[in-house]
Amino acid sequence: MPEQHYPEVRALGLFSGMTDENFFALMRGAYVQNFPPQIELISEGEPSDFLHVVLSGSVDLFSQWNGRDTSLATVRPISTFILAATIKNAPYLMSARTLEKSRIVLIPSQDVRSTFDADGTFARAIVTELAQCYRSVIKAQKDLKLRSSLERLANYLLRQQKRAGGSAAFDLDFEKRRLASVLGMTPENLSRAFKGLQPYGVSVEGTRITINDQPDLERFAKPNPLIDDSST
Amino acid sequence: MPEQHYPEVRALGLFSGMTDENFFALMRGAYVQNFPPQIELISEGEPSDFLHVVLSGSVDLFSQWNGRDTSLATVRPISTFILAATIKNAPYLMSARTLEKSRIVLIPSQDVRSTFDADGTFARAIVTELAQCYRSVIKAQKDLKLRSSLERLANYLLRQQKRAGGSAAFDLDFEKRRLASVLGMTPENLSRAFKGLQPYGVSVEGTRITINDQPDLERFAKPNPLIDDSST
DNA sequence: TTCGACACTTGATATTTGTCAAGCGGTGAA
DNA sequence: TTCACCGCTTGACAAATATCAAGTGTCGAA
Repeated sequence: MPEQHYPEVRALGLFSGMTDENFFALMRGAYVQNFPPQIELISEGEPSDFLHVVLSGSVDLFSQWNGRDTSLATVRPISTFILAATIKNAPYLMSARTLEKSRIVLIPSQDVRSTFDADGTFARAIVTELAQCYRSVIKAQKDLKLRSSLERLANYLLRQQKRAGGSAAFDLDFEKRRLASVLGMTPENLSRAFKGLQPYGVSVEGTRITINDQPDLERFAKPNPLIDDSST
Repeated sequence: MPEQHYPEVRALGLFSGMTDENFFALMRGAYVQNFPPQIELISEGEPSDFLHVVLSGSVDLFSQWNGRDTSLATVRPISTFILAATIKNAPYLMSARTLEKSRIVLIPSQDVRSTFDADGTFARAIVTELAQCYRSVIKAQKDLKLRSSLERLANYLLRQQKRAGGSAAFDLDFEKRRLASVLGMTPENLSRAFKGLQPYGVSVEGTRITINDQPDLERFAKPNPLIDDSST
């Protein structure tokens, strides 16, 4: 892997604490690759040969069963995915595909596991990362089980607004069909859900969303830090 | 904590690899407590003061929002819960209540975190445990997003049957209202779902389930190791 | 033994969500 | 420029799921 990428990978919480020696050893076996959009990087069920780090672009994690499919998460720079499978040396539970042109680091899982055994600092960093991931999924689970689709959309918009800087108008960061899948509904229903939020001051123009009456939307959405805060 | 409980706690994957010294240090600050049924042990949003270990009985992890509530998991001996919150020193995302009379070890979270910083073996054990938990939630997420309630029930029965030893008849291990909540449906719909599985050879008598035609049920349920296997 | 609480069931009905088919509008290639 | 494609929307309809209101049966306490 070209050394020019070392700093950005090294800056990740996962790698920042470990010794230079172990970091370089990990990077020696790694390589960087550019992928065009819509490439399936991994398929669920396959053995987990590499830990992946997204340097640029974005990656969709999804899963299929019995002819249906659903998006479970989107990975944006700079972060890793399929860490749990790598650690457990177990098959991937999700498939991954690039959404756009993406640059991705591939670190052999075996190297990650041996470094993890040898470097306590690295092991602890992995714990922190995994705990974060775990809590994110729990939140998603609560979102799905406790809220209707309209409520999920409303809260998603509030989260996205905050992520985009907090101003009333902002852009969705991926296409609506995928948003629908992430939120656990059909594209048709997402369309209707947007209309259902009009009475609360939400207007939509293509991918541009405007929240005209934030307090009103929040009264409806009832956002909750134990579901909607990404940090805690 | 009385030393009589040391061996069963020590036998947990989480604690089995660490040094005696660190283990005893952890146990010194811990204590064992007996709880009657239906006691709320922790409430979501509270700071995570203790890592919990269930020695006997069972514990329901649930969450509430806007007047609704849902069961997310059941913890059975011998295992821990709210590990992620303990590690991250973050508020609980779920509440916990005893389902029956239960004996539970409480280990101060601060002790867990400092031992985790000091003992690489312990840190690695935590990683393994967390990765396991993470993958379980991902599977639950896929179950919920990819399957109808009837399919979820069918697969649940097949999993439960396997857990109970594989014979055609077995008992549900908790009451139906809670099963409904775990499966993400109402008790009324669970009743109807059981009827809906009759054509596939499922009969119900109280908590006793009989699967008369397993291949037929499996043809309907399409169980998938990437959703239904607890081990991988 | 009787009574009441409670979990479970059942039926009728309402709401939510999905499906199918059609149309609209933008984009990119010929 | 034209046209085919594709994502999005809309409407009509169907299916899944929830809600409400009885009813049934069991179990434990008085």
